[in-house]
Parts: sequence; structure tokens; C-alpha cells
Amino acid sequence: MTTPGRGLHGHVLDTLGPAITAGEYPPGSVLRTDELAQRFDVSRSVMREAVRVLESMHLVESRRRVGVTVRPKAEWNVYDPQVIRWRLAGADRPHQLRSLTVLRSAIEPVAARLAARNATAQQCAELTECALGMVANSRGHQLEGYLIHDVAFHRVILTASGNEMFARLGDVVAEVLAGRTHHEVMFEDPDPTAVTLHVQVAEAVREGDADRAEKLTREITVGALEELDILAP
Amino acid sequence: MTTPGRGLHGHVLDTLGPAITAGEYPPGSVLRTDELAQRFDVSRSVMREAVRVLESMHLVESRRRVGVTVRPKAEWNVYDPQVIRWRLAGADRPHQLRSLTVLRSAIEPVAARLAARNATAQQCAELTECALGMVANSRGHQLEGYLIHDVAFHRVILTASGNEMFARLGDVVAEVLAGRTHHEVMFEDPDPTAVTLHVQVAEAVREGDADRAEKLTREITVGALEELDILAP
DNA sequence: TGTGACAAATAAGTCTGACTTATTGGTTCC
DNA sequence: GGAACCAATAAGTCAGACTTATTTGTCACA
Repeated sequence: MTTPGRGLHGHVLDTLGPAITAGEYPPGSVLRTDELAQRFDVSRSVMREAVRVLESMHLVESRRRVGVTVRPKAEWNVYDPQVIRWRLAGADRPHQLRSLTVLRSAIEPVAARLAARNATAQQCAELTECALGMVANSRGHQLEGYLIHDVAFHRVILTASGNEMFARLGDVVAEVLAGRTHHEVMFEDPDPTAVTLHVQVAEAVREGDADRAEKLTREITVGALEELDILAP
Repeated sequence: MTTPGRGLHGHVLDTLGPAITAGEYPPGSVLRTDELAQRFDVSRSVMREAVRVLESMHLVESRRRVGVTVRPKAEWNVYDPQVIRWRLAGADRPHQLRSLTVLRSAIEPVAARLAARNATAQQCAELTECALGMVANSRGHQLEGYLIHDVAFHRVILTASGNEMFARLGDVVAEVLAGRTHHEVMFEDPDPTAVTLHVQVAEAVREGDADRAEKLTREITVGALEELDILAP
């Protein structure tokens, strides 16, 4: 997606980042810049740049005379797209997917409500187009085609909300949806109910019916939660 | 809050970060590492580390033969606490505060619902204590004391939800609440209705009444939205 | 006139080595 | 037993030389 491994320091991050977020180094572990530089066969300057980036993500803390210590998970910048990607690629992928799905369930209904107020004619058209694309790909194991339109649909909703914080969650939603299609049990065609709901959300937004847009989107996200067995009776 | 200006590269960031997020350099502007190093009177290595951090926040992009170009606002990592702080300190503080309040209004009700399910006895006790502290400071212009308990209350809710993504928004909520108290019109004592709502939320969570906890919290956040004249009739 | 290959200019990227400084942990002395 | 001191350590900083990718301009050729 985003340009990976740009430069030597990027390559180092591609290895160290996943290792740390996977919990390979328990909180409080101490790494030394020089040692890491040797291990990755790069100069200290390059390694220092990598450490600075990890530090800005609050994954590690660099202190004089001590070294580079790994921070506890609770302090990580878990909204950093890079961190999200690393964690999704690692062992606690399921846990991460659940967290993100809950986040979606909170954000998207509100985003849909705002979209019903703020969406431009162009965005309404895109929304309808996406919904139709989902319908067209909803039968006959066209999962990839369905996914593309599904992702686009939710991106438009988030963007049309007019809230920059919501808009930036587009990538996260894309990851979650892609994850569901590719790694979870999804051999069957998508749930027809969900498809219908998307069409109806597009309608509601077009008509400026904020209440309905929110309610329908909430139904979509509840479905997503149920798929992961979140939501106790 | 977090240790500021750690090292030379930190000092550079404290100047460059706010400048960029304030829109002082329009998107597409080109900076050169060497020139910046001269301007800040630091070595190229230090400046490179600073640029790497800005790059990891997606504020800038560094390309060979071109320089360090400023990215459009839509690509920034707006969830990065550092970026949030910079923007709150800058010119579009009001806009940022509105975005964050909308985010709160989406997250906190769901967090309260989850907290009603997952909160430990200890967390329930903390919650009650915070609510009582709010009551105790709700009259007689004790705004600072009120703020402390208000912040603590929402932190506990977010943490008790059991969702790590929600938990990490504690700092954001703290910023928003502090911003409201310190920079907005708030000479009067807090709205008694809001105080009561907090007490009731604590009750609902303690009793495990998820529906009620969510509904009451939604009322709190609606109040916050109304204060900023968000929410059209 | 347009288009292709080729060459020069440029700014980031990388490496090395020497030096500085803050912090820690031990040691000594009262 | 505690306070003051000192040495060890690893990050922090700097300067300079070199490499490499990318852009831009030029020139020849179709």
C-alpha cells in the first residue's frame, strides 16, 4: 500500500517494527543501538534514524547510559497506520481485528449520520455506484469484486462525513474488510441482508435522512460484530 | 505532558512540527535538509532524524533529488498525539477541537456500554469516586478541581471498556476537556445536568446496565456538541 | 517537429571515526 | 549507614567524504 522499505532505515523498521509489536521483546527489554546496527549490517546513523521513528510511535524509549528500552503495549500509538499494519501481520492479528471492528462499530454510524448532512452530489453518486457494484458482485463467488466496492463504499461514507478524523480511518476499515475476506471464513457469498443494508444507506444519505442512515449503518456494524462473536446476549 | 524537546532533534521538531501543522508551509512546499540544518544550527544527522520523524507522521515526504516535500493535510496521521498537540497549540485549534469532540461523541457512548460489561470492581469504585469529586467541585468556581475529576472519569470509562483503541483516546479527551475549561467561555459553574449525568453513568456501569450507560453517555456528549454549536436543528 | 537516448547537476542517502555528555552504579570516606 | 565522589557506559552530536537515484536539459536522429 504505502511505499515499504524506503531506504535502509525502512528495511530495518520492516524487521524491528513487527518484532516489537509482536511482543518478541517484552516491555522493559533493552536494545543497544550499536548492537542493532551490527545485527542489521547498517551504519549507526541509519540505525539511529530507525530508532527515532520507533520512538515517535512510542514503541521504544531511548535513554542515555541505558539504551533503547521497549515500552509497554499500553503506551504504543495504536492508531499509527504502520503500527496497525505490523500488528495485523503478526500473531495477535485476531485480537487486533476485534479491536478495530469495535472501533468501526462506534465510528461508522456517526459518520453515516454526518454524511447524510454533508455529502456532495458527487459523493452520493459514488455511494450509489459502490452499492450497485456490491449487488452485482454479491453472487457467484465474486468475493474480490465485492470487496473492492465494499471498501470504496465505506471510504466514501467516512470521507463524506466531513470529519477529518473519521476520514483517516478509511485505511483501517479497508484492512479490516480485506482481512475478513482473505483470512476469515468467507467461502460463501456475502450475507444478502448486508448487501441490502448498504443500498439502503446510500438511499438514506442521498435523501439526507440522518437518523435512518445512522440506524442502518449501525445494523451493518452489528453484523460485523456478530461475525466475530463479539456481543454477548 | 510527555517529555518535550528531548535532545536537539526534539527541539527542531518542537519548531518545525507546529509550523507545518499550522499550514505555514503549503502542501507541496519543498524544504532542503541542508538548509534546515543551517537554519536550526544543528548537524545534518540531527536534522535527518527530525525529518524521519516528520515522515513517519506523514507530514512530509523525503525524495531523492527533490527534497523534503510537505504532504497535504488529508494525509497526516491526525491521531498521532504529537500532531494533535501541535495542532491544538496552533491557529486551527477551534477546528481541531470540534473534530475531536465529534470523535468523542462517537466513541464514548460505545465505550460506556462496554465498560458496563467489563469494568472491574476497582474501576467501578474509581468511577464513583470521580463522580463524587465532580459533584463536590461543581459549585463555587472550583473549575480546576472539577476538571481533574472530569478527566479522570472519562479516562476510567475508556480504559474500563477493555478496548485498547478506546483506552488510548484518554489523552485526547483530556486535551478537549482542558481546552474547554481553559480557552472557551466557561466562567460559570458546570451545567448541573451534566454533573448528574456523570453520577448516573457511574451507577449504570456499576449495575452493569449497558443500555443505560450508553444512553446517558450519549446525552453527555450531545451536551458537549451543543456547547460548540455543532448539531443543526 | 517530435522523440529518443545520453549526460550533467542535484539533493538525499550512507558510512566512518572522533568527540561530548548525561546517567548509572560502584567505591570510598566520613 | 549514608553522602560524596569517580569511573564506566551508551546515547548524542558533529564534520567530512563518498554513493546513488532522479530530474532536467541537451543533442542527435527519425
